[in-house]
Amino acid sequence: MSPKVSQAYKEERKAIILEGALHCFIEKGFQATTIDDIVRHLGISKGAIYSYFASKEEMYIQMADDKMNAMLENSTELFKTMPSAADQVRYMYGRFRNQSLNELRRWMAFHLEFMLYAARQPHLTERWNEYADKALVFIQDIMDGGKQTGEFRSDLDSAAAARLFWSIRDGLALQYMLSGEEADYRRTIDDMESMVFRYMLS
Amino acid sequence: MSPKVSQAYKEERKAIILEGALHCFIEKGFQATTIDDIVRHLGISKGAIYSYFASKEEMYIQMADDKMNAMLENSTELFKTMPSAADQVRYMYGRFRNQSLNELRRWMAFHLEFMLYAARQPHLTERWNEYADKALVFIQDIMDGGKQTGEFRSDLDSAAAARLFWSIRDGLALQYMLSGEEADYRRTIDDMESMVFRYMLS
Amino acid sequence: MSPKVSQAYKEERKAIILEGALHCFIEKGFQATTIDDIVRHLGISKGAIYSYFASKEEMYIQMADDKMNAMLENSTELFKTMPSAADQVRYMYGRFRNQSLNELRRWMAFHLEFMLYAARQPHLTERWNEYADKALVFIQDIMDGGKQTGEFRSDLDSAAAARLFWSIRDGLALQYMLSGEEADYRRTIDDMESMVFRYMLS
Amino acid sequence: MSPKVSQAYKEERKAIILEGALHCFIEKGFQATTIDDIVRHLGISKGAIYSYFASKEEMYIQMADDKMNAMLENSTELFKTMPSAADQVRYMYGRFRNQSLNELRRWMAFHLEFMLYAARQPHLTERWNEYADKALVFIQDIMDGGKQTGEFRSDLDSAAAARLFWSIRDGLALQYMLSGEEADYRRTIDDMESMVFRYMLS
DNA sequence: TATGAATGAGAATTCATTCAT
DNA sequence: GATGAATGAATTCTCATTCAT
Repeated sequence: MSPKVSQAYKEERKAIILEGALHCFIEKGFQATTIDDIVRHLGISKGAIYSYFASKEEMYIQMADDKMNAMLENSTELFKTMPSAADQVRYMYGRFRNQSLNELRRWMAFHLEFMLYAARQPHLTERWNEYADKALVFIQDIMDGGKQTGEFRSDLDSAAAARLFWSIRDGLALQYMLSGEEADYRRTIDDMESMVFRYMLS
Repeated sequence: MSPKVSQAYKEERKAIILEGALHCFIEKGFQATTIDDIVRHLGISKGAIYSYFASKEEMYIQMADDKMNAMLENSTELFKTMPSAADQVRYMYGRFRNQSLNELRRWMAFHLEFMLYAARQPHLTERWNEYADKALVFIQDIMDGGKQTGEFRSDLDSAAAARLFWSIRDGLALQYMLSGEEADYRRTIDDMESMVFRYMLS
Repeated sequence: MSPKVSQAYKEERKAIILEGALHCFIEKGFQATTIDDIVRHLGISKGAIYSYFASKEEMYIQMADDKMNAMLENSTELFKTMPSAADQVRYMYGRFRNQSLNELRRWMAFHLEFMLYAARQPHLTERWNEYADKALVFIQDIMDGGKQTGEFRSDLDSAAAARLFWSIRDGLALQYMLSGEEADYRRTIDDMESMVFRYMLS
Repeated sequence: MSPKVSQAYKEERKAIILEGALHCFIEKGFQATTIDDIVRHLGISKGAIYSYFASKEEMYIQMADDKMNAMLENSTELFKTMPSAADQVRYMYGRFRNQSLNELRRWMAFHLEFMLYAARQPHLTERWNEYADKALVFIQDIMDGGKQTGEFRSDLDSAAAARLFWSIRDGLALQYMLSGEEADYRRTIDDMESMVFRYMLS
């Protein structure tokens, strides 16, 4: 009648599986990763995975949820102690710069693949849009903060600026996805950053 | 006297097949589209397809080649009668603006999916990079022209500017890939355009 | 508690599949036998076969390995209690004689077909040559033993004699492959045997 | 009503096609050779082939017929001017020796493949046996000749000797089919020859 | 709960043969 | 007669998911 194992145990188990699956997805891509790959990587059984997740897709969704929430929570927390909106934007660019091109490529591939996959499946499109909105609002809030403190120009359309922020960031990642040198990449980030600042200030 | 058909017939046939395949790829995605889907859609036999194209991949490559060449040829031709580099850049943004969001989404999804696919297959990565290079050089040439005529600032790094141009364009497409309104999309293009111009002039 | 079956079970399963495959190969030939034929014959699923053997080729290789090893092990064991090299050679001819012509034909056809197939595929050619070498060395060792005991002439080239031994044996099988009577076959074996002995003694 | 082209033209055409097909079969094997290979090699159309031969198999059979007849006719003709049976046998060994190992391998593969193919098809088995009988009788006749002239021992079983002759020859070819050096091959032919002579004389 | 062997519906690609021109 | 584009059944191999133990 009562569960044989604690809820905590189950959560832990799920987390471990998700971690292993993420590793594989990033390594080979979602479609190319087989359940056997995950099983081999984790050293557990196929059945174990299926007793926690209904399908490969389910794992994917869970993973994206977790990742997005973690990102938002971390940054929100941090920004409480960072009063300047400009600093916050600079911090974001610092994050981009600190990521190696290799890391970026792997992550971007995973990210894009999910988006594409979502684009074909109505029930996922909605979910994806939630993520996108959260990310947008997150930056928009910074922009609004900057307008209030007078750091950014008062007529800045913060929604548009947020769109622009992510567009530039995603486009950059896309540009360097398959080719390009680490040094060029970093230089382009700098260019982007200064361009964005000029846009927000002037 | 014989089915030794004309070259024109063959070209036409290839074009028809490519068109049908593109339809399916856009509908379901490159990987999700099976040869049977294409065959069914076109009402021809599997063999017919394979007598014109060695593989599904080959079809994509042909499509991308065609599209890229058409883009370059059209623009090159047109730009002969358009002496101002700034006008040329403006023309490019006009093209982006003229594409409906729907069109953009379909094409972008297909395009990205293949990029992802190519990223996992060395022989395709190279091919993909060739396209990227061509597109980059195309813009870079415009930038160089603008520097010579004095339209753009003389210390502009035209290679970097070309990267930036495409990054912004791709990022924008990515942003609007799954959500966003047509009107917002156009407005963001305008923002991007003015931002890029500011970058090239100041 | 679990389907984590014993190693013995797996070995048994492999053996069953191999047996079924051999049956089909002998019936229809290696190339003409489809995986579906084997599946139908065994009443199992395609996947089951592929979880034990990576390919049709792999099955053949396994079969050939098993057969060769069994042959070598049996004989080696037996020959420990058979000091005379001449007796050992006679024993080998006895084995040939004990095989029914029908058995020989089926086995030979299968065997040859794979050789032909291997001849066109470098990675298999090597494998095939290993078998041939093992068989050659096996007889060569007998010949060397016979020279030491003085049973065979001291100037016998044992490598050449081994080649000759198998050539005659294979040629005989080939001759009777499609036609000929059981009685003739046995008589020719006798002829061959006496001819070979004369060669080794004189 | 009357044929548009002469019978002679047709025969010539068939011969050309057969020659081209043989070239391909020897190069790649019967099963591995596609009609397209033959068409490409000959520079004619698929339809042309099918208007002369009903199937790939038909070509194969015709080819084997021709080859066997040519071999027999040539040798029979030659042997009219070669009174010694021993010389005739020596001549045959000379032929084997004059064939390069490479040539032998290709030819043997073709030969064997047909045999194997024939073994699975009753209507071809019969035909194959006819060839084999012809070859057997051809040697048997030499043996009988040698007995009459006193060159070979009078109690020689010429049918058995003919079997033996071909067995040794085929076995040798088989032995060297996939591996072995040219020099070894020739030496083994010599060994075989002397062994066979000893058998016929002693 | 955990296990992993088994399933079987596909997937891409090949090629002998046909037949309209 | 000649041509070669078109056909489509057949083939090998994959992999998400199930379920008996």
